[in-house]
Amino acid sequence: MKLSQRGEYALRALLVLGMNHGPGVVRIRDIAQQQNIPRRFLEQILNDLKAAGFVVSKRGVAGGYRLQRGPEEISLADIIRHLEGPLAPVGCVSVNYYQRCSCPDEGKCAIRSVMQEVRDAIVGVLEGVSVAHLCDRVRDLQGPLENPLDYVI
Amino acid sequence: MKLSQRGEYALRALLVLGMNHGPGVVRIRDIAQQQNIPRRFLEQILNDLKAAGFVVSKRGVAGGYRLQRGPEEISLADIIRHLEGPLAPVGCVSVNYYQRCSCPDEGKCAIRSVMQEVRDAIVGVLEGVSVAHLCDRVRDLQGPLENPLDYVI
DNA sequence: CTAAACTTGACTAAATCAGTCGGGATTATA
DNA sequence: TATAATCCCGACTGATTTAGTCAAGTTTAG
Repeated sequence: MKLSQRGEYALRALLVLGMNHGPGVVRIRDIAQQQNIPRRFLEQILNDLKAAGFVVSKRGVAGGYRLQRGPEEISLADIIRHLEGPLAPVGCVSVNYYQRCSCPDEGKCAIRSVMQEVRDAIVGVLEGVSVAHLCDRVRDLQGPLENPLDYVI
Repeated sequence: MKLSQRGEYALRALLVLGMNHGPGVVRIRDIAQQQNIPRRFLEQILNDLKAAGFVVSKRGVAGGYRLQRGPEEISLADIIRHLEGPLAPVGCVSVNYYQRCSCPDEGKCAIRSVMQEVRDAIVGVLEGVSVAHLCDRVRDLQGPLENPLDYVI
């Protein structure tokens, strides 16, 4: 699994939305500014996340984005799978994006058996972390000293 | 970490060389045929592996390739790092290919802390498997029934 | 001498990546 | 109801990577 710039931006945006989860919405512009993401690019990314059902939007003047489900319900594995495709290093060990490879017998492929382990290791971490967990980590890492910036409208 | 076609071919080629490790050399053509890899492409790959010190070559009529070091001494992590670059999903958690990212404080970045764990999980598997281990797996998986094809000259 | 092998470097077509851009649709609010 | 802020949509671009191909050269066993 390799995280593209686009994927990293998406995670950062979802983190902001997680931190501000509530009835209100957050503007693209605010996310972009706070996270230092090109605004037009972020538009595109959020649009994609919306189509995938991770977020919902509100149009018009006081518009913006909000998480569709609760932050505990969204795992990083889900997000990254949607953004980047397979978590597995090779298609032939991917559960969600399986693709046969050219070796004669997958069951007897030694390389595949190692890649299987790599996949399981990656998925093990990523399935276990939700956006809510990510928010917890932010609070843990930043400590109680920070003044919480308010992006909510 | 994502394994490209090129990377997979390289691993397969090194596996063949591991299985046939000894004083002799193996021809490109034989590796290509056995593993179903385009010959010209494999030439390029082996050349790269040679420049990186994984294999040595012998030119001329009875020429071919051989592992430079013993198969126990070559970890998949080493190989893949050379072929694909960083094992880590993002540059800012890579030990060997570190690259600063755009977030204000890496020490307080929650996403980074998760990616750190992913990296450690990947590296944990890949550092622990050598070409020799891979050969063991081949023997375990294929069982004692297979007749060992002889690619050695 | 010669044919079989590796060597080197250039070349290509297709895909992906990281954005940018223009203009359209919606809506709170004055 | 006008307007400005906001999201929406699709096209476009330039750079890079990927997966090879190809031609011509060098080396060496027999």
